[in-house]
Amino acid sequence: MILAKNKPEVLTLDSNIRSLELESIEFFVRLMGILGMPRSIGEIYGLLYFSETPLSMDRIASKLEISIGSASQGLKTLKSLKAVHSSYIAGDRRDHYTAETEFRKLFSSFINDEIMPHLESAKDRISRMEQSLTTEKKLDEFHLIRLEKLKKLTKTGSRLLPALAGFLKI
Amino acid sequence: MILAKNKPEVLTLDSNIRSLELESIEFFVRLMGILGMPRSIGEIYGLLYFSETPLSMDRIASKLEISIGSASQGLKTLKSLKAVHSSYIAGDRRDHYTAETEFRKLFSSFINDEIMPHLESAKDRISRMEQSLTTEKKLDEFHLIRLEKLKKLTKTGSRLLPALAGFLKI
DNA sequence: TGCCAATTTCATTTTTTTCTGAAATGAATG
DNA sequence: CATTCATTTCAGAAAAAAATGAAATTGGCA
Repeated sequence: MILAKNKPEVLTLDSNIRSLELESIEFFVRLMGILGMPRSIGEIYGLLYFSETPLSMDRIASKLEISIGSASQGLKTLKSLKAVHSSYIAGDRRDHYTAETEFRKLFSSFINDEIMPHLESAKDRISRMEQSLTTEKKLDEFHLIRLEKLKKLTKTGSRLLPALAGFLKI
Repeated sequence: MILAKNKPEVLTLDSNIRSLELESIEFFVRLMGILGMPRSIGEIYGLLYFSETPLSMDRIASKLEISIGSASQGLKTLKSLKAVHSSYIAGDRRDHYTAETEFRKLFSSFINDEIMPHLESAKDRISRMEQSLTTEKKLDEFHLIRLEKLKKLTKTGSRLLPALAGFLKI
């Protein structure tokens, strides 16, 4: 399948679809930015989101004019977030990638991978705080109340966030 | 009120309270980190969160060992997020700061200041995408469906996020 | 009004993050 | 099983973000 490799870009370069693609890239660069993800990850996802066919890594890198190193790293992260998956294409030994478009899934794994671990360590930290306070001789109303608020915050977070991801219909 | 200025740190330096303070700083550094805020902002808020008395800017800077420039910038951001407010102290011309501990308020202004503007510009971007697609000659099922998904995503976001902030009981 | 402490601003420096490019590794094919 | 192409890894480069420090500004008070 040598043909597919250097398929001239012009064949797929309808200017309307191209500008859609550019807006999509911009869209997801910003969205990923809010979620603390680097630019390249937003670019890759944005490109794949409006791609009718799965794209190989080198195609992604050359379309976006980023290094294959970046493309590889970005795809790795996106795979771990289940935001893309690779699909087999007969006769081509490269992996080809497709965007996962069910945002609910995306948020779900984002919450599980990026947020929940923080909430877990927050609980440990709160335990240590309680330790400090109970060792304290005088009954310390002020600090106790603040600590309770923190507990409530982390509890609310760790209940609400996963529930939210399940509840979404997008 | 010269007395207050160089009040020896030792008077307030109970080791249990101090370690509580340190854990609090760490806690909020991480939380702010998730929300994309710089370390110094988490430090300032974490310090104020467990402070019984309002603190002046130079006190904050020296306790955290950060520059007054950082302290000023950080407090500016925190004020704009309504995460801290300054309280008047008689006879002292410095501003003194207190942490807002109703997290609902905090999230509310975070959503309004940091997220909603993005959602607004996302809507504009989607309009431009629709423009591109309707200019397109052939009826393009694939791209139409993807575009609908984006619309649904932004709509859900801009409805759900503010509702969420109102609904929280923390 | 003029002074001075408090704060803000912002050019520069430092730190952190991201990207690159090339070498190492892996994996399919002849 | 050697070759070739694809991918990963990672040290160093580049870019971006944050912190500093000093000058400019503000605002209260004598």
